[in-house]
Amino acid sequence: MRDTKEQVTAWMNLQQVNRVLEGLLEHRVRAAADLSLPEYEALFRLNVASDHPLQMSEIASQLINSPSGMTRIVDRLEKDGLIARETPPDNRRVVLVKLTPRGRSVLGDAEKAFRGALNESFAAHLSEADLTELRRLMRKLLESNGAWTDARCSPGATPGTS
Amino acid sequence: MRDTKEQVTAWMNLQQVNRVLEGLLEHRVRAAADLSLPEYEALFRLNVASDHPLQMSEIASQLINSPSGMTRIVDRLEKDGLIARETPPDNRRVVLVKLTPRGRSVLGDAEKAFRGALNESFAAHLSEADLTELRRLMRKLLESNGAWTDARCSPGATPGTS
DNA sequence: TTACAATAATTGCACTGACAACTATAGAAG
DNA sequence: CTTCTATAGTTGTCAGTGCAATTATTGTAA
Repeated sequence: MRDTKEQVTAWMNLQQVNRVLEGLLEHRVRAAADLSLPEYEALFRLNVASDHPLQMSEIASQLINSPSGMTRIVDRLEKDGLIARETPPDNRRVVLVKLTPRGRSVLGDAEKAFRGALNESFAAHLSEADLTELRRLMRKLLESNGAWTDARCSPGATPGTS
Repeated sequence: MRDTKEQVTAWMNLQQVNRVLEGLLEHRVRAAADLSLPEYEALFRLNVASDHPLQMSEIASQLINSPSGMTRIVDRLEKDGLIARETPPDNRRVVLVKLTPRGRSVLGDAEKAFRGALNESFAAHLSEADLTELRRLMRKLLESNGAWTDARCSPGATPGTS
């Protein structure tokens, strides 16, 4: 086994970066649109999918989220009128989720805040090369742990993306 | 604002790496020593501190954990007999926490599992240069977001470190 | 057709994590 | 000495997360 100490500090640093950034991003998104980060991400995913609504399980898998967690997030978003559930007649087991107009609008605000915060935390301090390098390393780690899925992050057309 | 898309995918990848590795590590530590990752990390911190016991708040700050969460983790560890609480007479506000012999032994098992899993996930697929680069990037991100603290990860002498 | 397996989502339970309110102790000001 | 403030930890509450068990629906096989 290779020397472990460097790996441990690398892991701790990665974990810490994740937490700190999560905190920053959540704070900004909450302030701008009163959404938690998972809620924002769920809406984001629905928007990326553009027209066609998504099944619960599809959203969950894109967020690496358990189906149970998805249910509860969608509950809350539905209660707030940002998304709508609907079960298709041809397969009454599934639940299709789609953005409401209000959801789309709220997502627009959230997205501006999110991207602004991400830009301040990331790009403002990492060079272009750093960013590329970061993505390469993350991809390598995902691939070697059998978790690589191409991360789609732009829809057909996102209203607030500008 | 710089182009945002690359940043978003970098962020998503980082988040995913964090989750995937957390899952792997937790699973292994749970199997080897029936500890959750936060529980393991708390024990680990106590061990790093060697002799002198730590205050609740000290452990919490090292784990970027809220004091309330710390209380509950320590509750559980105490119930299982892995740590002991003790309040010093000279300042009866604080609670000092220290490993019990049993805690030290369980930590030994957990640490072997943890380091093994980390090695498989990390070093087995990243070159030495990659690892260095990873740490550099993480450190840069932490510094630029005002969260850099040198991550101590070895005690005076760790029993199970071999 | 009836019984059995597979799929999709939900619910219950336990743990973590953060924030606010609360208790107890200690230190400082009057 | 008393009062006020600061510190350390605990408790309550709520959101997120995962696992196991459950419900509803669909598909398959006897």
